[in-house]
Amino acid sequence: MKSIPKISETEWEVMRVLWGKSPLAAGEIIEALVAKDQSWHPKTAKTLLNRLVKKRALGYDKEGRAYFYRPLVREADCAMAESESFLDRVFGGSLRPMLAHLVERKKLSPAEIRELKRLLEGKE
Amino acid sequence: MKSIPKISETEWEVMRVLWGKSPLAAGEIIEALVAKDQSWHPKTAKTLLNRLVKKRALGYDKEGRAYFYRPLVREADCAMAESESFLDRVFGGSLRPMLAHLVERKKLSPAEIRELKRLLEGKE
DNA sequence: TACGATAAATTACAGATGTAATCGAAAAGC
DNA sequence: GCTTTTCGATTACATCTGTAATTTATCGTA
Repeated sequence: MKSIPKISETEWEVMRVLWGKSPLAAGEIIEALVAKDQSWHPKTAKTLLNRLVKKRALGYDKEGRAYFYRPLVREADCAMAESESFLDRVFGGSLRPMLAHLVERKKLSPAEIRELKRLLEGKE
Repeated sequence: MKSIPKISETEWEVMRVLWGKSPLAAGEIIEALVAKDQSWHPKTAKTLLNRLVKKRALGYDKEGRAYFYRPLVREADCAMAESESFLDRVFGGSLRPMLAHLVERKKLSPAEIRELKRLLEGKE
């Protein structure tokens, strides 16, 4: 059973790049990050890559000079872990109050509501 | 527009006590925390109370020796803020993938599913 | 082969967090 | 009134995070 390392807010952005496509060299990852958000600094990105490797959320294959990173954990598993932690913390572990809350407070578009309904169709 | 302070994981447990009932004296809060989880240390709880006051998430009325704490922010507002941050980080800001994910991965009970459906009824 | 460009490793540093211990003042008991 | 107990205030300290800069090893080039 591989345990899911705790991934911080900014680390998630890095992971998302690699989940989208991997393996990638550090330079390519940084490019992708900067593309999404101008304010990313290469050095910062490198630090995060190192930390994620240390946490064993990423692995890499080195080819001479360059490292090619790839995820060691699946996005779905991380999402699951985060969801659990979030639900416990904020809504006492239960999905219903959260949905109720979001439906009330966020203005969901009619399209979104139909979408959610469709998701639940067929289930049960 | 009062901004919502960022409340950490353990701080949430403290806040939840006060949201449940307030004002309460430090001692009563600590009692409640220990009741839920034996491993709470009084000193730790006190530290968190201070930090929450500093963050302006809690206020207090002092009556002689004792302080009576009460929330300065509403649970619903904090829940909202956390939800936003969580959705952005993990599911790219959108509710649908999260629901999809939870419906797939967590086995929602039929009762829960009906409940969710009912929630969406009438909306739209 | 020495030199400059690169990429990775190491170091930096402040603020947040988890987890308390210690100090100080006030209240309560002797 | 002096002492002990209590409660709040201050201090401690390691780890995690965000955000980089500096140092070192390496590769291609002159």
